Amino acid sequence: MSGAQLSDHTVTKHTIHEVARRAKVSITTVSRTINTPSLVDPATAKRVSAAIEELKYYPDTHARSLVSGRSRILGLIVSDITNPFFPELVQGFEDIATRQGYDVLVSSTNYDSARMTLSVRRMLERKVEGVAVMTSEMDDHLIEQFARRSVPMVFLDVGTPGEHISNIVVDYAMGVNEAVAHLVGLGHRRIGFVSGPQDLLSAQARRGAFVRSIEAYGIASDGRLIVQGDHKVTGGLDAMNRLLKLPERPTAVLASNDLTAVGMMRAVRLAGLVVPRDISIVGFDDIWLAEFTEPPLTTVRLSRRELAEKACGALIAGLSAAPRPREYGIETHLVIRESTCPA
Amino acid sequence: MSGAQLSDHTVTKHTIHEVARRAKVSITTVSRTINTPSLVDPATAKRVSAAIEELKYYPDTHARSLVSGRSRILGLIVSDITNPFFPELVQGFEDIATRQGYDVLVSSTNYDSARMTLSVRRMLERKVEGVAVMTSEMDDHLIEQFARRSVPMVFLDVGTPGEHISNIVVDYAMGVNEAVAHLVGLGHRRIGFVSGPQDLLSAQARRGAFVRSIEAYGIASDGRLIVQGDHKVTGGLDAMNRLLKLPERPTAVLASNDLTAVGMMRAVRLAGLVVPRDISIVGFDDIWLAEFTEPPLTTVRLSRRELAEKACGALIAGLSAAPRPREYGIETHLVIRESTCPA
DNA sequence: GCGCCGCATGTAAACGTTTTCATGAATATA
DNA sequence: TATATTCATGAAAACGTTTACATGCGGCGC
Repeated sequence: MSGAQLSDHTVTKHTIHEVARRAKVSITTVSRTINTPSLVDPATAKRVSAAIEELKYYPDTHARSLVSGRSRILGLIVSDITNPFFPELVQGFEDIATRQGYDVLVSSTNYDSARMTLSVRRMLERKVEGVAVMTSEMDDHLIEQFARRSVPMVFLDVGTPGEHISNIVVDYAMGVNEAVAHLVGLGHRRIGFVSGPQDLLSAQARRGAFVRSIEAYGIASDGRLIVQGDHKVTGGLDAMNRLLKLPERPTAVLASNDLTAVGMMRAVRLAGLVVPRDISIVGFDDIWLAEFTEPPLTTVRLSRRELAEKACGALIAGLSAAPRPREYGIETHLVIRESTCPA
Repeated sequence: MSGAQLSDHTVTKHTIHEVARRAKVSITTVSRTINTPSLVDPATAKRVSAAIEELKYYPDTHARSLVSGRSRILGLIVSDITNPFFPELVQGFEDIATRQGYDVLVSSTNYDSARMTLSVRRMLERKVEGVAVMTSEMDDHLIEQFARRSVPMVFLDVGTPGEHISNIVVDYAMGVNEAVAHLVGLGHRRIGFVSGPQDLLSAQARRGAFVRSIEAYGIASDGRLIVQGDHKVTGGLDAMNRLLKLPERPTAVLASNDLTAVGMMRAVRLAGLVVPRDISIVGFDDIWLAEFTEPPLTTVRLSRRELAEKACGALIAGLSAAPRPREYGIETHLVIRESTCPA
């Protein structure tokens, strides 16, 4: 009988009232069993839990958020989810957030400020309880919108900790120094650098660290050896081509990120040269791909897991009133593979 | 004065009531100006809009969802966001969803069924209006939970369209045929295949397509030439090593996905051979990386953009009562680069 | 001039929780 | 024994919307 079939599939809306009726208590008690079990008699709690189990009841998030003012959502803004650096970050962030009972609203802005504005708008509407901004296109106007609502924020390298703002500062200099030391130790003196987009603060930091490091080794930094990329493969390819055309080409080149290095390696091969015999290459980030390029890439590791942990941790800490650190440091270290060899 | 400063930052909660008061209308009228402008006098609407603008008011999503029963959230479940195939899919999906006013809750299950159960639970709690399942670890029990609530679902290749279920069927055979034709045309006869994990339906489909295609060309399919990978780089590497140890090794090998192909190429090089001179390799998916491997990878393209569009489209169509297609087809096509050459 | 209809607007009831406050019972304190 | 204190529970208000229903008003056909 189709009527019977239909009612098989019909679901009574399982609200807190149903549970209450079933357990013969008030809805208040049900709510308490879920949220503050210490306030309810163990025997009653058991009865309520049984009813919940039976009905497969779970509270309506919207109703809950409406009255409690807490959405249990965290926002995560990245610049380009297509860059292998970010999925790992997203994954780690989600892991941790989920474990703490938070859901994550991810947004990839594609370096586009209109998109960014839209993301912020959406996050505001969903009343996120915290936002991690892992990109630099965030303008003050948008920051203010979160600040105004006392939403904790955490930034990467952007560096103005404040009431609700934490900052993660990556020690780029550390890894870059290790890389330069490694190269110098191998006898390299003409060392080039392919930077990222100049408006990206983290890219600026990487470049700055390189210049300082080079000079620390008594090598006069040569402007012609520093060319601009875009943190993508094609940018690295173009940049390396320019470097190769130099009258005196570098014997080693550092990249601002691994994608850039991949493009650079391709440019070298296209020029009929081989890495590392003719030119050594060092990347930055240590994305999974670095292990599988040809040859495997020597690179500076920036742990995504650690980044995710600190970012998420900062946000969740920011939700409690307790005093908390406003700055989190992250180290970077050289990982030596096969894209470098003596000059 | 600190008091003054403080009040600078104080925000009055901008509710619909504030707007109403400001525009001298009832909250109903405000609601209507936002949701069904046709029902309100243009002059009034203008006044209301002005008030909204002034207060930078936007409706509270939770309250809205609570009463309307619509969350404006779509769920997207992928198996591994770390696989470059998926970020592009996620990006496309988000683009489209956002444009339609939906937010997206992304979940990467890492091939782990416990995680999957958790994701489903979270999505149910957030009352997603539709779920796209781009992985095969979905068991019937979980599917039923969505079905019970009439949540539209769309699957990839899993193939049991129903009341609320749409299915996207990828024409793997098409691309695989093109690849085999290409190889046979180049004179290859001993053609190998590295499959994906066997419990993945899409991997099974790819393998099946290969076997049928080979036979269509009158080549007896040789079991030893088909070895199993895991859709990751390392699996491809191992698999290719096994293939290379064969008394009569294949002159060309198809991979079940590009990551596998990357591993295979590495194995070939490690064995002191060169692609494509000694062995031709064809990938599957055409992830961005395929263009930048050494040599650039000949592969079968499966458009992520199209996949995202169809998946998202199916969900949104499923929300209206109108009859809609239950099956969406996607073609695949060979992209010839430099990892293949005459036998 | 009367009833009717459509239009613009408003009133009030939901939606499903959390939370404040009140109540009664049981236990400890004097 | 009378009074305070804790403990377990419940009643009802609030959260900020949408929406079903009601109202008043001007125009139209007759």
